[in-house]
Amino acid sequence: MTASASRKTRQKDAVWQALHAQDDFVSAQDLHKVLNDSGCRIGLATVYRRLNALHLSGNLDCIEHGGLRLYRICTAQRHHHHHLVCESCGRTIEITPPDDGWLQSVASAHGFTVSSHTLEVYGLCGDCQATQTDE
Amino acid sequence: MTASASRKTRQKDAVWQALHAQDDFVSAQDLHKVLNDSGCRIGLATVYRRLNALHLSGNLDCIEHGGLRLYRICTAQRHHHHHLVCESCGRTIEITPPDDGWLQSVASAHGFTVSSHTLEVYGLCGDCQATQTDE
DNA sequence: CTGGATGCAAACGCTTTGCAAATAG
DNA sequence: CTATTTGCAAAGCGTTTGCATCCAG
Repeated sequence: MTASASRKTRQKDAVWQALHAQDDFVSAQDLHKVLNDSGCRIGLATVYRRLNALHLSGNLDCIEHGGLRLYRICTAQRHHHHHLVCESCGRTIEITPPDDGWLQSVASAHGFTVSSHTLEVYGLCGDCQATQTDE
Repeated sequence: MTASASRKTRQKDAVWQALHAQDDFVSAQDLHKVLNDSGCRIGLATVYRRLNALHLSGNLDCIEHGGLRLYRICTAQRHHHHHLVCESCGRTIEITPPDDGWLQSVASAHGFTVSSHTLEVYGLCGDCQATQTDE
């Protein structure tokens, strides 16, 4: 077993690059469009495969919203960060809870081990609060 | 405009009843199965329509996980509760964060208003930790 | 009666998968 | 050369929708 090599391909690189160019969560389809727009020929399925792989290997954060999956490079390998999502414009801001401790306590109180957790806060950002006047 | 009446039907009642009988989040399909099992003939589409309506009218909480939508009667108009979800057996336990305050602070620090938030904690429950021995 | 509600099945949108062709090592 | 990766298109999944029928008021 010669350690089934993970081959380095133009597409893998492209996906990784494109992810870095994003500063918000993107869907697979978004990323696929971005890639093709920038002249990189790549199949949608490949984008999905890459995104899944990267998520599994812990390099991508993933949130689900509105029935679709959004990915983002996991900048914080060491610290969970969560998000403040504007329900109107979709803007996302990373937030850090001051206290992860209670979570562990509560979990173990129920005999649970914690492998991951997600916290998504929905609301309106400043701009959209202003725009809320027109319904 | 004679206030387009919302008719009271056997199915509407059934869905509402069934929701009350659940003590965990359920998917539309789950609920549909439960209903048909209990002898109530109802279409899947109707369950979906009812669930959406109830969610819109603010009577149902909704979380998304694994690409599907789970609903639960919104018992806590007054207090958010979150969940401890076992990744193996799917068991769900309600947990209550000791401190919702920081959330509001962080949000307003970014100019956000908070309309809702979800916190889901994934891990393994005691039973499943024991069963983890077989891979 | 009348129009909202239902049931069915087809349509949908996002994601995954089968398989043959392409290509990295 | 060989096996991983890709691309395409078809399949899969949960959900929504069109339309004829049904039934509450």
